[in-house]
Order: sequence, then structure tokens, then C-alpha cells
Amino acid sequence: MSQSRMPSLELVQDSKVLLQKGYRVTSYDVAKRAGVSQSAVSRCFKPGASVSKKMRDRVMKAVAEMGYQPNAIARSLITRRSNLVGVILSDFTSLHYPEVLFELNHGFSNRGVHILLFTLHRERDVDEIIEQVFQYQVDGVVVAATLLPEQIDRFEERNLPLVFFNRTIQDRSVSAVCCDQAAGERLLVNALVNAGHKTFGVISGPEDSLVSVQRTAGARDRLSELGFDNVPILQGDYSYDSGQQGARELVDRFKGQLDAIICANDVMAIGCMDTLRKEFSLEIPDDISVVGFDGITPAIWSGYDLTTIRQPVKQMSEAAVDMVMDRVDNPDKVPEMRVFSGNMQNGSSARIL
Amino acid sequence: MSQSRMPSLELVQDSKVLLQKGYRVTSYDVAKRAGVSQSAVSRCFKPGASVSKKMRDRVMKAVAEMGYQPNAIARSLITRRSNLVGVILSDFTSLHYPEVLFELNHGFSNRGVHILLFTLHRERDVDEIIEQVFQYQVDGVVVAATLLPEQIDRFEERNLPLVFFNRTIQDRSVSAVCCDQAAGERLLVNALVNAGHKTFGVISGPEDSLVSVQRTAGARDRLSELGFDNVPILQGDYSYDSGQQGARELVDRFKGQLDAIICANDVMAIGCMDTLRKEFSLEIPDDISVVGFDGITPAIWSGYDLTTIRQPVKQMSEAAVDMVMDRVDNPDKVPEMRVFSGNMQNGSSARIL
DNA sequence: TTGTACGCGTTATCAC
DNA sequence: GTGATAACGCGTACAA
Repeated sequence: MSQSRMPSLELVQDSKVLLQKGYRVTSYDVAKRAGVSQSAVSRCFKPGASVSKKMRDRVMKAVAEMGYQPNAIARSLITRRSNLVGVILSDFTSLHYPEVLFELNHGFSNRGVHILLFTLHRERDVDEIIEQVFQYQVDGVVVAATLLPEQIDRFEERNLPLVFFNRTIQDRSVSAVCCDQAAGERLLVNALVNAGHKTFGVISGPEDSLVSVQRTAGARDRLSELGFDNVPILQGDYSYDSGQQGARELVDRFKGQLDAIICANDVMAIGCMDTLRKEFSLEIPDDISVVGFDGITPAIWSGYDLTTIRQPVKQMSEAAVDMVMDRVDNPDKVPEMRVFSGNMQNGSSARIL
Repeated sequence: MSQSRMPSLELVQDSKVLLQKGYRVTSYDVAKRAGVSQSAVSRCFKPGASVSKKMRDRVMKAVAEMGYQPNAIARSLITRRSNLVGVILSDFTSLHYPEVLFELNHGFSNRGVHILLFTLHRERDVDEIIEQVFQYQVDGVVVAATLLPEQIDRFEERNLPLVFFNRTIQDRSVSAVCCDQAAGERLLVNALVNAGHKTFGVISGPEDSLVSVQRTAGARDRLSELGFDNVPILQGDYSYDSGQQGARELVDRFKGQLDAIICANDVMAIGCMDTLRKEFSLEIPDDISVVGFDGITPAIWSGYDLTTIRQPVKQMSEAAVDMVMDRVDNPDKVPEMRVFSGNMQNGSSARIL
């Protein structure tokens, strides 16, 4: 069996090696060619290993000639580190999470870590995905989805670093990086009230989204503090359509007496704006103001120029990467939560001073 | 060393096993507990293996009690299949590719294959990424980026299945799934001309993008066939800004005599529309028509309601998955190219019959 | 049907 | 500094 290796290597005149289709060069092959031991080859790829220059040169020559590359899978098996992290995302279509994924990938790849991607199509397959994440021996996981307590338990049993992205779990200490949703909404409300808006409507996200709950509560509470009580809160689901629907209901209800609509995310705010303009011929922001939350790319398009809270995605992602890798290296660290403030992005969708 | 295993397992009263933090249960542990051989455990996880019911029950009981899950890394090492595919994406921010990634992930995960994600930040690190893809022993690769011939060679040397997504390489046979760019543009041009448009402007994508070249050429050629020669073609870069800039230049050049602008993608078309409306107070489509290409989500927002060619992303992704997996199972298959037609999505951004 | 023994390709440990 | 040798956790030919 191990002799089947012999005929698969052929020496050609320019001292390069031609490989049989699909044959994989191993450190053993390199060692044989360089006339050294296999462990010597291995050491040459280990940073800070003690290898003489002469040895290293001989090995690297053979490596170059044969196009050898270490097998990361075999390495993972022995080192018990895969340099793989799982990233679990729900609502991938939201225009916001692709940006997060991009930044996460950037941060991890800077540390030689690669992303194994999982997206949730139905919430029911979370358990299935967790199994697969475990099977691939990832070093850690970033989750932008809601996990059940039992599911979190499974990570803790394995002592597998888990960091939530913009999710917090009540009555439970977990690592998480978040944008301060409530504070962001308060900024928006302050600006709207300062500019003289009197009547407000709110369109929330799905009720099972804690982020949405926090945003909506933040807006409601600040409005209340400033003397605006009983502000109507409509239930949306983060989608463009639900933004449109919310706009229709609010306009109907207020019969033109509405000053501002506060949406729990940008996509709904955009749906809102389109409907206010198209279906009710309202001028934004002269007749009515609209604000959102997230800071997605279309928000800055001049067709919308949305006033919103931009989440510091870059910083948040970098923090998430830090936290995962930190816990990979120090398994005994306690959960930590990092909260970032969003930046007010002042567009022309709201009449603000 | 191998005895250090013993103290790490503790039996508790309900016959469940409590594991030491971070301890990994192996098939050997399960075997010991079930009183069978390790290979028996292995067989229980192999579909279609010959295992008696009694044996399977005993094993599965131990599996459940210990929370055993096969180590995919170790399995990959011996089977020489990682069930991992690399996905290499450039311009991830384009609003179009996240959707592609989502569909690819869907398709692969239906086949028990997982995605290792790579995004290009600078074009220069393609070589680096290819090395990493190889090191992780992926079973195949989907690439939505431009590779140099030498880079393609490296895949062929390894006989590693490679499928391009919306990229074709000239003078070279590679597997690829594409949308028929030229045909799509011809559909758009036909519709515009039939509706009486007389003067046209084109905004292309980056010149190193073959897709853009094909789209632009498709539009130019069809216009020429229909008697419209010397249509001005402006160089864009797929960005919103370049769409805006293109609109300004075209309007300036035509002094209000422009009937339609054909953009090489939706994002530029949207930039175009915003600028035509805001800066030139033009009515769309009454004063001027705008068409795009891709079918991104914002294109259907009523603020734009863009007339465009929607790429059949689902079908294309499914085809890419098929092609990769097909070549994984049949390494000797020759490269194949599948071309899909785009669907005309008739919005109100163009005055069309 | 089941168990034994080996190998996948690497790193770690230990003598030398 | 270098080379044997033993893991890592699993799949599988082979013998029983």
C-alpha cells in the first residue's frame, strides 16, 4: 500500500516534479527527496523551531520543487486546533449581515483563521447546525441568531468559545458584542423632539427579536420621558413590505397629523419612505420625517438619504473576533459583553436642526 | 498518556456521563462503554453498513449517553474527502454576491457539504487564498473572481474541481456557470427600441470585468443592428457613485436629448436614477428611461422599480453546486459550461410597451 | 456480523 | 540540531 507511492512521482529534466493527477505530496515525500527525516520537514513549517540554515534550505528546495503544502486537516487532528470558526447567521438577506460577515472574515483571516459558514433557513435546523459545527471541531463560534438555553449549554459543556453578535440572552451570562440599541433610539428621539416633532409612530421589528424589542423600548421610553406618551407601536418584521404596511396604517390612523415615523431598521424605513411618497404624495421631510436603524448601504443613496443610527460594524466585528480568539487561547475567561454606541447619521429623511 | 483518559470520565447516577471540560469523546470511548470494538462504532455511523440491530442499539445507547459525535476532521483524513468546498468571492459588497453566497450555501448544505469562505480584499492576495484553500483539502471550489491562467493551472495539477461563477476565461476550457449577459442586454435594447427610444447612453462596469464587457458589447451590438450606431459608452465601476457620475456626463453631453440610459448593473442604474431626479429634476420614465442588470433586492423597491434583467441566482447556484459535486465524484469529467438566460423584470423605470 | 490491525499526514516527545 | 516513534480519531481490509 505504501509502495504505491513510488510510481506516482516522476522526475523530469528541470528538477521539477510532475505529479500524478490528484496525488498529494506529503511531508514524507519531501523528506525522502531532501534526504532528511520527516520530522525535520515538519519543523521547517513550525515558526520558531530550531532548524539549521543548511537543513532549512535543503528542505525548502524540495518543498518548492514538489509544490508541497502542509495538510491543515492532519495538523488539526494532532494539535487539536482547526483554525476554523463557525459563523451562524439568520436572516442573511437583510442587507446588514452580509456586511458583518465580510468584516468578520476580514478579522479572522488576519489571524490565520477561516470561516465555516452556516445560515439558518428555518429556525428549526439550529440543532442540526450546532451538531455540524461540533463535528468540524471549530475553535469557536460567532452567532447572530437566537439560541435556546439548552443550545448554549451544549457549547459550555464542550467549553467551546461562543460569542453572540447583537443578541443578548436574558438571565444568562454569555459573551456578546452589541450595539447599544436603546441609546441609539434615544439619540434619534432627542433630535426629532428638539426639532419640534410632536406626533410619532413607531414600527417595530419581529417580537422575538430582542434587538427589536430594545430599539422599540428605547424609543418609547425616551419619548415618554419627554412627555410623549401612548405613542402607537406597530408590529413589523424588518421587511420592506412591513415598512410599507406600517406607513399605511399610521397615516390612516393620524389623518395627516403625523410628524415622524421611527422604524426599527433601515429596510422598513425605506419601505416607509417609498409608500409615504408614492401612495400619499407626502414630502419627506417637509410633511413627515422618517428614521431608521443600522446604516445599511442604501440608506446613504440620495434617493433616501436616511437619518439613522449606523452600527459600527467594523469595530463590532473586530471585537467579536478578539473575543473568540481570546477565549480560544484562554479557555477559563469568564463571559464578557462589549457594547458599542451607534453613530447618528444625519440625512435628509428627517427634519432635524 | 493514554491513561489520562480514564479519570476524565465520570459516571453519574442517571447513567449519563459528565465530561471534563473540553474533553472530546471518541469512538473508542463509546466502544469501551458499549463493550464493543471501535470499528463497530464506526460502522454504526456508516450508512448501509452491516450491523445487527442488537449491536446498533447498544452502540447508540452509549453514543447518546456520552454525547458522542464523529470527528469530521479525522474522518476527512482517512477518507480523503473533507466535505468542504471553498467559495472565493471578490466584490462582496455588491449586494448581488451575498445572495449568491446564500444560495450556494443552501445547495451545498443540502448535500452535507460546508462552505469555507474566502473574500478578496485586494486582488493581490489571490495566491495566498489559493494556498489556504489547498491546505484545507477542500473537495472543490467555486470562484466568483478572476483567476490568472497560472492560478487555474494549480487547480488542474491537483485535479481539484473548479467552477467559475459568472466568469469565463478566454482561450481556456474551464467549468463555469454564467448568465447570458449579452442576451439579457439584447432583451433590454429590443424593448427600449420597440417603445420608441431614439437616443441612448451606456454606462459600463470596470474594464477588467469580462461580465461587464459582455453586457456592454451586447447592448452596443444590438443597438447597432437596429441602426443606432456610435452610442456613447461611459466607463463606470459598478458603484453607485459611478452611476451618478455617468448620469451627469450623459445628460450634459445630450442636453436633454437623451431617451435612455443602459447601465451594466443595478447599483449604477440606481445611482443614475437618483441623480437624474435630484440633480436634473427629470421624471422617470417620462423624460428618460433607465435600465440595469442583476435583479438585486433594491431594484424592486417602489422608489426605483427598476427595469432590469434578473439573473436566475437560484438556478445558477444550484447548477454550480451540481457541477462541483459532479466533478468531485467523477474526477475525469471534462469542463462544462452552463449558460442561463436572465429574466426581464419589467419595472417602471423604463417607458416600455 | 464482528473484531484486529493498520494507515491517513501531521505534530509532540524524547533520546541522541 | 536531528531523527525515531508515538499519538490524534477515524475508516476499512482482512481474518475470524
